[in-house]
Amino acid sequence: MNVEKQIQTSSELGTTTRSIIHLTLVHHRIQEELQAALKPFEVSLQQFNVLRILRGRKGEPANMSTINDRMVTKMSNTTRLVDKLMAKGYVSRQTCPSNRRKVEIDITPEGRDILLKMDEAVAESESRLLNALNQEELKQLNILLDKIKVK
Amino acid sequence: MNVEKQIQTSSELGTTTRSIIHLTLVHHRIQEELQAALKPFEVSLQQFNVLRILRGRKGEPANMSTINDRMVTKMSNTTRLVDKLMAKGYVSRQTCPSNRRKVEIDITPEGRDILLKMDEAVAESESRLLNALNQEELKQLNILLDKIKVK
DNA sequence: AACGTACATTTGTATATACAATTGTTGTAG
DNA sequence: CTACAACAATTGTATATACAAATGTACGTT
Repeated sequence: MNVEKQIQTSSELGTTTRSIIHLTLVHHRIQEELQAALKPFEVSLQQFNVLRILRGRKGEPANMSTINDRMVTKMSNTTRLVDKLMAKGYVSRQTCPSNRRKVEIDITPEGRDILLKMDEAVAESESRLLNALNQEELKQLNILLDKIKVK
Repeated sequence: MNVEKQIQTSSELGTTTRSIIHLTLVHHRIQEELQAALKPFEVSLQQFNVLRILRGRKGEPANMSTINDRMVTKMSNTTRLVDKLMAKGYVSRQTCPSNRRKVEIDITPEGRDILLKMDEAVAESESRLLNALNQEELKQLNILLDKIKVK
């Protein structure tokens, strides 16, 4: 991927289109970088996100829909992500006793351990990607992104 | 996808991480919207991008690498995208006479026609997505995105 | 001319994701 | 209490993408 060439092409396009192309390029670059950071741990970025969501619940187990609401993937895939994390022993899973349609998913101690190590790698990549932006600019970026309708 | 819930989760994360999550959410939303806009034409967003790149060359045919440089996908997939556009009659393709390793890909009149119609649909979606941002803010967004290392 | 290397693209294959249909469970109206 | 709609999760399948290896072509060296 080469941003200069892309920009060159898009110079004859409108500001709106350019912004969207730009956003796509940046997003792709970030994905690439974070996937690479997680490669040694043999988990995908989405699997990492599931673990992070589970940890954020501080002990309270989550069901599939809850996890899914906080992710950019479909339910069916969330099931499969959890499957893979199960196979690695990073999450536990049991059908909810009060409502047998639901499942209770939680992060295991092994999951927590490995997640701490992933955090380091990911944080390193993130700050490297965004180190050209100071706190004020990050805040500004978030404000602008907030204005884009996400629902 | 629900941005409020995501933000809630990420409130205990650092600004950097939040920005990245935010960017991911926005990107996903945009992809979703644009794919939907293109659905009636039965082309993917990536196929649309190929057509747009070819048109931007104003008659001069492109080879695979040239197209690929301006996209966020791998060479092997670019080949397949062009295959699909060929099957629909939207692009032509012949091996380059001066260098038979290369191919010359160009947009056909049918490709141009349909692309004009796609433009409308896409432009409508794009402006709807970004209509909360004025020209100044769009410029600002581009400046901030530019600061993120993409190489 | 023959050889090895670099180039441009393609093919094979594994993984990831989206979409539709299905399974099993719960709640509720009659 | 039975039938039926709504819910939660899963499975089947098609498509999309990434990665590695293979194909065919051009070029430089000897």
